[in-house]
Amino acid sequence: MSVLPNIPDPLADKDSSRRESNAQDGATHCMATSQPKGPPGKLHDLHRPGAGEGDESTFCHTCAFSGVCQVAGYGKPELLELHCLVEHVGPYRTGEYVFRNRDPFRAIYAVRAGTIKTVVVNRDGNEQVLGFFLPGEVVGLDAIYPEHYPCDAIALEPSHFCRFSYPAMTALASREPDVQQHVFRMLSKELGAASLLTGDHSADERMAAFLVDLSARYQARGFSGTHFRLSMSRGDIANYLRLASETVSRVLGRFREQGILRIVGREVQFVDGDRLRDMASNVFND
Amino acid sequence: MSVLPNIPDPLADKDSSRRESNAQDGATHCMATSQPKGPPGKLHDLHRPGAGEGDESTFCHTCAFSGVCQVAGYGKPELLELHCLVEHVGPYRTGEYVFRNRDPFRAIYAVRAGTIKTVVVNRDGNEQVLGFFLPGEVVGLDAIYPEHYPCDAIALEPSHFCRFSYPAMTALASREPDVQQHVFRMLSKELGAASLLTGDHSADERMAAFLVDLSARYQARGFSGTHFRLSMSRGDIANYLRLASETVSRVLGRFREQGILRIVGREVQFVDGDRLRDMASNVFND
DNA sequence: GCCTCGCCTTGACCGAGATCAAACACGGGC
DNA sequence: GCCCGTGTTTGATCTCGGTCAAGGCGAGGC
Repeated sequence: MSVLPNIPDPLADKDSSRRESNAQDGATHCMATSQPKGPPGKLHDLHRPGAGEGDESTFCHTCAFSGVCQVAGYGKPELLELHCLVEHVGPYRTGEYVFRNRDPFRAIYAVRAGTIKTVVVNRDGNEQVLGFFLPGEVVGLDAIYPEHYPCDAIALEPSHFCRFSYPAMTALASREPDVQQHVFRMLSKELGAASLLTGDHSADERMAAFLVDLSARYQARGFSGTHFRLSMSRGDIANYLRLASETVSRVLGRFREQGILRIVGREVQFVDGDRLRDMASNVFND
Repeated sequence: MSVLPNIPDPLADKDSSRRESNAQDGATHCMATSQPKGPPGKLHDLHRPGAGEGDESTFCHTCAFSGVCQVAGYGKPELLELHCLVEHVGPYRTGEYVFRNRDPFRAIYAVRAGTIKTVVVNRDGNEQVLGFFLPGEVVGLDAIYPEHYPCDAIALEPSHFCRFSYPAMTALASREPDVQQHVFRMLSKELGAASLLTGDHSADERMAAFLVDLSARYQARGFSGTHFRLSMSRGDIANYLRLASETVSRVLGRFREQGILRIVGREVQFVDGDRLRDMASNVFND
């Protein structure tokens, strides 16, 4: 039972997570054969707390891919084509692979609900967490160049995605300069975001930066930025930040006793957000 | 005097480096006013050892941007437009800024000759080296999203560049799907390359990975991959690898006494390349 | 030639965080 | 209820690489 009330719970959707479904074919909009289908199944049954129980377009407004969908889709003949471009997939169960290292690259994924982590496993079997992806964020852009996914993507909670066919997307981008521009910008943004891991910073700075980053990303997508649930284990956080999980525990414990945040299990509430941002500032602005 | 003979010396071009020239306007092909100009000044006077004294097209073949230039330029009416897209600039003198943090983003740079480093300076004035860029490599892609350069770019030796107007490039990409595709791939490749700094690795592994990476990049551009000159100081290497410069010295010293490489000053020769690659392997494949 | 200024190297010491170890908490299955 | 397994916390010790300090080396200026 949660001791921190009113936390938007990104897990949610307990029902659909128990459904017997083949995640890969969850809610396909457009088959390879192009045969006509009914309208795409709405995801109204998917609980998306924090963003309200908004409809499709409300959700899409918070998605990093919205530039593509909205430019391409709104009141234009490309609307039909968009249905071929976007395919709703899920739910994927906790621990399930969305794609695997070396899988041929065909599509980019936008998280509709849930969270995933991307990891690589080196030859001695140690896994390395590369990143976490929250609702509205885009995964798979680093697969364009090698033409296969360079990492595994694993759901940390029951998750849904929009899958964008890459060939269809580039074709669309060729005809719609705004779409092309949007993809350039998404790629470039991702380049700039790689800095959390680089830089030698203390465990405190890294942890603070991690929390501040998560907070900002939740907020940007319409969730609470001061009160959220960590969907990843301490071990995953530690691995991502290149710390030992013991160190993560100790730092979080210290933050708690210094009155910087409240944390019970995986539920986090910022108490002194300014203090956190201050600690994190050296990690971001360099 | 070099004790390691026959090293391609990327510095070279002592003459042009002493010229009194305004680097920013070195060899502009196409003025904003579109007034007709003579043919672009050839760079035959620029010493480019390792790639031979090749002509323009030989050089361009080794450039990461070649997909853009060649697709756009060969035997097509876009040839003229390409002259507006590409502008040769330089020489920049050692220590000179190619662009600065927060400068408005207008163009992407490809290194024609020389080397640059990109750095950010955090609020306490400590600089952080983000990367080194060798001939044929492209700088500035991370500026697309923020619309300003997110870092300083500083020449480590006398350097020349091809400057690509970003608006012209996107316009061209809209009309030439192959160009668009090429830019997507360049951006994606850069995303995948960010991994050298991430990951917690020993000083030995980082150093080995750094050398192997440099070697591969020189080789890919037609230079020797086993015998080259470091164009950056130990301090820059250390900063880039998030080590102390003393540690870099010690590790290099150890590599030397273990017979893994010969190193005198900034000149490096691989002796046991397999050993180096072995040490580095954990850094790359994860 | 000599001096100077960076850069590089080498040594001695120290500390943040990893590692090892042992409980503890919590949730699911029965 | 109980058991079991995973994830988390806390304590004790070790170690790699940072920091401080002192020289060494080499290129350029005069």
